Amino acid sequence: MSANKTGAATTGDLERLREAAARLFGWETLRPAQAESMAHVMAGRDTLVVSPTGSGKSAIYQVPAVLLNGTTIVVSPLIALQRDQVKGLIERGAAGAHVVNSSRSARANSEAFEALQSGDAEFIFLAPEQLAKDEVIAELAEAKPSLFVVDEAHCVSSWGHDFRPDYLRLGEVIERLGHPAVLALTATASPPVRADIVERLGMRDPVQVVKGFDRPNIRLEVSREVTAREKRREIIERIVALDPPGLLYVQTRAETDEYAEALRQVGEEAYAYHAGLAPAERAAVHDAFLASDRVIVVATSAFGMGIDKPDVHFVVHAAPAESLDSYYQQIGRAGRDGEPATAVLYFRPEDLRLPRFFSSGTVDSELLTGVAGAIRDASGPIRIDDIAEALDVTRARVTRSANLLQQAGAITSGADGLSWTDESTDPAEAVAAAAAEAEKMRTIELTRVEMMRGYAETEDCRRHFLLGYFGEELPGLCGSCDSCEDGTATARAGIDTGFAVQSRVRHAEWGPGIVMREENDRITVLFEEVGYRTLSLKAVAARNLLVAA
DNA sequence: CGGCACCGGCGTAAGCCGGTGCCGGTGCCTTACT
Repeated sequence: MSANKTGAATTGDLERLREAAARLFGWETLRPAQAESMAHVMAGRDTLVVSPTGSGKSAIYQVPAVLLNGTTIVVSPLIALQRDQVKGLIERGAAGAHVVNSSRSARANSEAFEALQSGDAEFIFLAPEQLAKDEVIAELAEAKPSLFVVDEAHCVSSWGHDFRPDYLRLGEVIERLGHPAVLALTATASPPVRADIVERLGMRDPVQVVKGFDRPNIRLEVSREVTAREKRREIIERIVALDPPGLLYVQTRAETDEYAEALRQVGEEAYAYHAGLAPAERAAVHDAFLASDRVIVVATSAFGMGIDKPDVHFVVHAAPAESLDSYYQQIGRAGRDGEPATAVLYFRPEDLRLPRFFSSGTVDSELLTGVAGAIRDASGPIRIDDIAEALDVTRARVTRSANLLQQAGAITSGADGLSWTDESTDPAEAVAAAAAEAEKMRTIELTRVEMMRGYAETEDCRRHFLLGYFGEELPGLCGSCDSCEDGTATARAGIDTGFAVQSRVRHAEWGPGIVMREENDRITVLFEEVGYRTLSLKAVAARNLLVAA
């Protein structure tokens, strides 16, 4: 897939980009996806780029940033990533890269803003939480930024809805900054995640550049397990056989210790990693991972973002992730050097309960009511911070409730704060509508867990399944997954369900959707309102459930 | 929201298997910024 519309970039732009890339950063050649994306950015288009880590995504904003007048704002989810980016820019001789975050002194942060105002800041890196502050917005707005970059943009969708709700407010930040060109970058995003990013960031007429999804050197495999004990034994044996360096992803912090200890028992160099470790310990594991060619890191989902090690031989999962988006992101850390690598998922259906649990965040109706009341009763627009103080709850929790109320249309958001949209709307109705939005989100999240199950249980070509999930058609079978090797994968050419993959359909009950996958006797459709559903073709035919739309 | 947490027997012992438990509940369970 490539641009859905051609940008207004000229050959002149491309020449300037190539020349600047060589002169400023020493990059003599640009990959087609890089050049295409940069050209869209230069032309002022809102652009979403989905491209694997290690494919030079940073360059896509760095080169245009230098050519365009005005500061480039880069939103990055981790302070460590912000640091790395700035370090990289400085090493390549680029001037004017600054970070603003809580790990720096007030003085260091205000110096960054001074540089911004004097025109000496080409880049400013910050987390979305910084952009929740009016004074930060004011500083940035005054500098008239030319480009707004959201790095690791899948975080908008994966974290914005609950964990880090300020991600969902970036769209409004962009408007308050006068809507500079928006560039969203991520390594992995299925079509609904892409749509979520575009919608939440308020991207206008965005062009999507989606390239290089398939990682054919990664062999895909699933091992179905019955008992937890047997699974554990097999994983240890398999990891030894797969030959480190590699990664083992587990579900809980306790398991990182258990598996790391078990691996050390058999003589391997293994480290546990999770977000509960002291920062110094986390850094030590990062360093060991990058430095050693025999290392195994046993980690929760905390490990991986921004860590680029080329020669990882395997990524083993002791249990399924909460979505194929996460799973693909995690296994994508193997084989970046292009050499053969292996991704094995050890699967017990019971292990889906934790992902389900994590995907089914509860709605706090009491808090929703409190937030709705505070906004309704305020004499004018009210700020999130003031609501948090009045209700004595954290800002993040208020932001989460506000996001839901806004999604339900009950409140609107402006530069001065939040306001009640319509005098006549009853707060109780608004709360119910917001809770319904949360419930819909939860339903869709759970169908994403079901797609993870579908991947684990399919006897068809696994790569075909994965790429289909990401909206890519793989012609034929991959030949490098367990299904293909076992001969259970069916020949793709023989399948004709009457509903083409990626075509739009409408279901009698579930509304509009897109066909994601065809099998012999069933199809999987991604419905806008209810998420992923697998339908038996027999039932579809018998009850005329589905029509092409 | 959902399922687990254990224990005795075998027999060289250790770790593993398989079956019982029945109780009463409650806690646990990922991700990061400020």
